Amino acid sequence: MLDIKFIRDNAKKVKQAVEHKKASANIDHLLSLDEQRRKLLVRIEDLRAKRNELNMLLKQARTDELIEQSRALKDELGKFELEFIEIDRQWMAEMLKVPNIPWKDVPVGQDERENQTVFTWGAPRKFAFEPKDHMQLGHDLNLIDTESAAKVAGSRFGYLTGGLVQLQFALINYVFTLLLNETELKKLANSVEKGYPAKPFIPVIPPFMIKPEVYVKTSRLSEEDKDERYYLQKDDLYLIGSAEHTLVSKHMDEVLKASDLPLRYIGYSTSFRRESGSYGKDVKGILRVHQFDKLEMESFTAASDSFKEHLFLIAIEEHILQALDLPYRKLLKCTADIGMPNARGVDMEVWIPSQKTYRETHTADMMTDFQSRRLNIKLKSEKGENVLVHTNDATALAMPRVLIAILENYQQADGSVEVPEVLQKYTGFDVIKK
RNA sequence: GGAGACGUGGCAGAGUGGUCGAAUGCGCCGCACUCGAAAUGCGGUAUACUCGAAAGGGUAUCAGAGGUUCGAAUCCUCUCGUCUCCGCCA
Repeated sequence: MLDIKFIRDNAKKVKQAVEHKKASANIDHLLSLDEQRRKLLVRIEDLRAKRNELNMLLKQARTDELIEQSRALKDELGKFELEFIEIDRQWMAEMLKVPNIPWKDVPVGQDERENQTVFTWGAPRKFAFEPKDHMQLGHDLNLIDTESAAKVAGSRFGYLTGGLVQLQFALINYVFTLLLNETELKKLANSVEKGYPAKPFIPVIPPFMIKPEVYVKTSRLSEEDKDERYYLQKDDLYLIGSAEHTLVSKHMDEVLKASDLPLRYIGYSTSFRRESGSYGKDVKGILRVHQFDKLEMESFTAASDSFKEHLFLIAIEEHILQALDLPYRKLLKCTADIGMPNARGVDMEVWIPSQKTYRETHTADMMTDFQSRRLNIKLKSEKGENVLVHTNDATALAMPRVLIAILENYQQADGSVEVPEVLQKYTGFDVIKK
């Protein structure tokens, strides 16, 4: 959520953001509601002040006249309060539709086709044979079983088995080892800015469920988002769509110490997505599933560091892809594609041989203070003032997709799949074969 | 799932209908004393919104939401959380 004062003072800028992001917020309507809301508030507070004065008098002498006045005041107050509740509800509904302001270098675009490729790493491998797609490999090597999953749970689920499961845990181990290693992180931090803090991440397994009111505060449960979430009615809980959702809210209503920052978490969780609007897309295989495991980075920093932190998280993503020797390209997402709460967003897309194209495996979101404002996460500044922290989140590894990328890119002529070198010490084997 | 106790400021902890945004202690900040420190003394020390050019006002907040009352930290209801015991369970 943006600061209403900022919206009042920068209506033009905010309107432009709404337009560029194709958001649904109506700023003129919001400002009109805001004015009504404040007028009512002043009125209500005046009446309350009067009531408090009367109460002072009543303390000293209980007279029928004073009680009568107080009663009348109460009725009047009640009417205004009712009105206020309604206006305030409308005001907040509109506030929640206002998107974050895009960072200055975010390209203006109509949709994902206008994302800019800013960097490409590695060359797509030339195969001396016809490469199989991940499902063929998964089937031939007994690694992926979507038929049983369909029988048991429906479409867009899969059983992962055998060496693929070991590969997943090797990947997790590899990433945890990297993100806890200050020496390795130092190199990446220095690539952002010499001396930028290389403080290691704290490993976390967060809750996979979240209360609706908290979810709203993360800016990840807008009216549009709701279709995408699984909701457990009996318990009034949502299943998380990413570890980010319960990592960022971990510090809700807290004041962090400057000395604790940057505060970095690497969270491991299963992510749940209904994929409600994606019928017909990627129906084959396990590229797009309802449930997948993911390692997610989440950082809390001072405002002055949030852009550097964003770049740092991106550097980590690239380091991981390079270590896995997967050809990828880096995209600076355009205004229409970065998402409502983002100021800036960068995606990594990995080469998928069977599709002869790059597919998204990573995303890095710079949120500025958009999440922390509603979550009420602050930082005690050097001057002793409480200011909002900035949050950043980014994928470290999203499971089925990176598994797919490895299967397809590392397949051999004999139908086996090599294990990327950095993972071999974690798997204990160097090839997956039948 | 059943039974019970509890939830007050950064922390501890008073407060059972108006004198309470809230005693006291600790912590923290400033000042004094000191060569410096400790100890001591004095003063200060929540957040949000809102009105105002400012000075300075006002309102709200005692887990959260409702209710009773002229008036609620205090009484009632519900929710959430913590703890204890029983049951079930990886």
